[in-house]
Order: sequence, then structure tokens, then C-alpha cells
Amino acid sequence: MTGIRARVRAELTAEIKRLARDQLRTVGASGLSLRAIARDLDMASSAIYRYFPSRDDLLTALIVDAYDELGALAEATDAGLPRDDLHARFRAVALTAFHWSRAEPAQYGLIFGTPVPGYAAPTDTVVPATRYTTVLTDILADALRAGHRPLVDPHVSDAVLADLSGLRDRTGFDVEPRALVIGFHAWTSIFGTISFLLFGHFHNVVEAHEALFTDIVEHLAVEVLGNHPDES
Amino acid sequence: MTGIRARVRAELTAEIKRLARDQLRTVGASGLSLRAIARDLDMASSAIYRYFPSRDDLLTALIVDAYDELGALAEATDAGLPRDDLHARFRAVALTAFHWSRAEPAQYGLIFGTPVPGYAAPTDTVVPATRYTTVLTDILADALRAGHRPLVDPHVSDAVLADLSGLRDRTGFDVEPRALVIGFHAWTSIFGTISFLLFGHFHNVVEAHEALFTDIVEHLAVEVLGNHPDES
DNA sequence: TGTACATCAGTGAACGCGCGTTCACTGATGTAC
DNA sequence: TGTACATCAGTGAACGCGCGTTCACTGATGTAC
Repeated sequence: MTGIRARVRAELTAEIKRLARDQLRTVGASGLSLRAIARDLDMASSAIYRYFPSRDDLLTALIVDAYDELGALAEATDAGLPRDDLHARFRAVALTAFHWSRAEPAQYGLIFGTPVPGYAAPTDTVVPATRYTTVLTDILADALRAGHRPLVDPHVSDAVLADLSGLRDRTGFDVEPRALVIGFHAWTSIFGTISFLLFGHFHNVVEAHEALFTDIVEHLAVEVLGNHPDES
Repeated sequence: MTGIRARVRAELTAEIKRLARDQLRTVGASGLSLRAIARDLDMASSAIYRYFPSRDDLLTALIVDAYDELGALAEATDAGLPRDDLHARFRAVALTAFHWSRAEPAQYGLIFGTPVPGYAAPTDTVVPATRYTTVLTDILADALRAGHRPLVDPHVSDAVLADLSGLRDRTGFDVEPRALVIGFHAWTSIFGTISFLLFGHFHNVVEAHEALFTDIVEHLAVEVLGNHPDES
């Protein structure tokens, strides 16, 4: 059986990551300690190196997992809704990010907070990082095709246009620039609001976090999607 | 002369904070080391304790300074513009935050990034933290008085309404709830966009940061302020 | 103006702690014939 | 099915480093009379 050793290995790898996430919660990314994890596991500190070649590799794995978790949740949420109810899809996917940020604040902070200085995210993180964003842009692209139009057509600077055409040439990603700027606006609004709520900037101002988030996303949805084309 | 010792003391205090900011830039808030600062100053590490009673107090001073710097810049920017050009004031104050984030990324990360775990911001930081926000809400209040109306009237949940009336009772801060929700939206959009640009989430997508920020803020201004009342 | 005393800045040693990573090693698990 | 060998997981000691904070102290600067 080649399987048993591999299974034990996978379990211990998962256990190490689980304990690492616990540490993220209590001491933050820069306080993450391999020795502390080894202590929790009743192992020699050097044993961790059989699973992760260095502390940075463990951090990278946590980042990848976090992006994948959020991305998978958003994909599942979106897939469960009727394709043509763009308002509902937009709201639900935004709300998914909000709920995930409350369930996993440490992981949220890891990917959306201050970057750990001296840590350069390797390329392994690029694809997982795009999963959530892809769900969002797909919704906006569907909306465009279905005749939804944003309330205000944004101005797009020449420099931004040039970047976007470069992006199209490099990756084939081809979306109408004005729609994309609206998408960026929605993206940064959603996560800006979540971050401010999570990081305490609404402390003593508004405590009904989910209600406020919902109100803001609702407002955003109308601006981004306009009214339903049937109604205009 | 009681002055000379006080002056030297003020200078050294400033020097310590300057070196601490350098460290923020290179190793981040949690890597901030009093011993390293003492080394840079060619002093015994214990000497720092004549100026800051603990590491956390130094961190607090840095946070207060950061909020004050950004707040003072926004106040000065706004004060230099004609009171009745609300679009210009809104854009300029947003852009001030953007430029400050580029000039002082470490300080920006300190106040708008992931909170340092285990560090509870003391009450000294509350007032400085409101300076920027006050400039922004004043602009929106002026706009309302001048007849500007947002393009879309936001829905405000009962729970948010209750929080806001509680806030009014506690602090006397009294702004029309729908205007305030729009203000929150603008606030989180501005800083969400700045954070994503600064923290690398637009890496390999849009490199013309200032142009993109300007486009998004312009879009936001129209949504928040509507068109100028004269033109409608 | 001069002296006695209090305040303050800075020193250097020490306490007690933690960290990432390497290395030679033992013993168990898997593989090939 | 049994044996020889290779792979792998985990150990424990060590290297070299860093940290915040305390404490008794020296010597200079300021204050009060």
C-alpha cells in the first residue's frame, strides 16, 4: 500500500496548517512560529521541515488556501442562483465575501490586509487570487450582455486604457474598459467596506455590520447594474 | 533656562519616531524593535524608556501621528478650495489620501491595514482618527445644503438607523441617515481603492494607479453629489 | 551671585524568553527481485 | 513469499541570533533660597 504513508502525510500537513491558522488569529502573520506549531503537535521543531521547507512556504500555502476557500464559496453561491437574476447574483457574491470575513478574519487579514514586509508572494498565489474576481467579472459581463447598463458611464483615462489593452494582449482577457472600471469600483467598494468593518473603523459608529454592508451593496448594485432592463 | 532640556528631549523623541517609521517601512509594525532604534541612535537600549514607557506606547504615538498627518493634509487641501465647488473639494480630498498613501505607505498600512493582534488602540487615537472623516462628511453636508442630491437614494436598514440615532444621542453628531450611508459608501470606496492599489491587488492588471484612482473617484463623485444643481 | 539639593538622561549588565534552520542519527515503512 | 535495499518520518542537540523590560548606577542639568 503506497497509500497509508501518503494519507498520514496529508493529514499531518492539514493539521499543521490548521494550527498555523489558529496562530494567525492570535498573534498575526508575522508572529507565526514553526516552533510553536511543533510544540502543539508534541513534535521536535525540526520535524515541521519534513512538511514545509521553510516558514515562508507555510505562509504561501495559507495564502493559497485562503484565496481558494473564498473563491470556491463565491463560485458555489453564484452557481446556485438563476443566471438571469443579476441583482441577486451580485448581492449574494458580495455577501459571501462579507460572511467569510467574519468566519475567518485571520485568513481575510492575511490576503486583504497589510502585506507582510519582506514576503514576496510567489506565482502559485496568482491563479487562486483570481477566482473570486472572476466570479464577479462574469456577473458583470452577463449583466452587460443582458442589457443592464450602469447608471453613470465612467470616464476611462488613456493610461488605464493602455494598461487594459496590454492586459488583453498578454492574457486574452477582453472586457469593455468602461465596464471593467465599474467592476473595479464595485470590487474595491465591497472589500473596502468589509475591511473597514472588520478592522474596527466603524467601532462606536455603526455596530449593525451586516445591515450596513447590505445597504451599501444594495446601493452599489443599483449603480453598477442600473435598473433591470425590463423595467426601463 | 528650562527650555534647553525640553528642546533636546523633543528632538530626540522626534528622532526615535522617525527611526521607528523607517522600521515600519522595512520590517512592518510587528517587527518594530526598540533595541534596533537604540542601536541606530548609538544609545543603550534602556535609554529609549526615558522617552516611551513601552513598545506599545511608541506604536500608539505613531498611529496618532499618522492620523494627524493625513487629517491635517485633508483639512489644508479642503480649505484651499472655493466652498461651493463641491465636486472639486470631494475629488481633492480623496486624492490627498491617495497621495499620502504613496508618500507614506508604512504609515498608511499602520492605520488602514490589518490591526496588530494583541494591540488595542487606546482612546488617544480616537480624535485624530476622525479628522479626515470629518473633512469628508463636512463636504457632503455642504453639498446637501447646496442642493446636491445623490443619483440613487440608498435604503437604510432599521438596525443602521438605530445605531445612527444612538450615535446622535451620544455625540450630537446629526446628519441625515441616507446622506450618511452615502458618505460611508464614499469613504470605504476611497480607502478600499487606495488599499488595493497599495497592497498589490492591481499588480499586473493596472499599473497606472493614479489614473485609475482618479477615474474611480470621478465616478464616485457623480454618484454621491449628483450633477450640480444649477445644471439640472 | 553662589551654593545645596532635586531632577533627569543615559549606561551597562542582567533576566528570561523566543526564533528559524541545519545536521547526523535512528528506526520504521515501502519497493524490487 | 521472503529477503535486501532504499526511502522517508521524526529526534535531539546545536548554531547564532534577536527581543522587551528592569535595575542600580553615574554624572550632568536645572531649581530654590
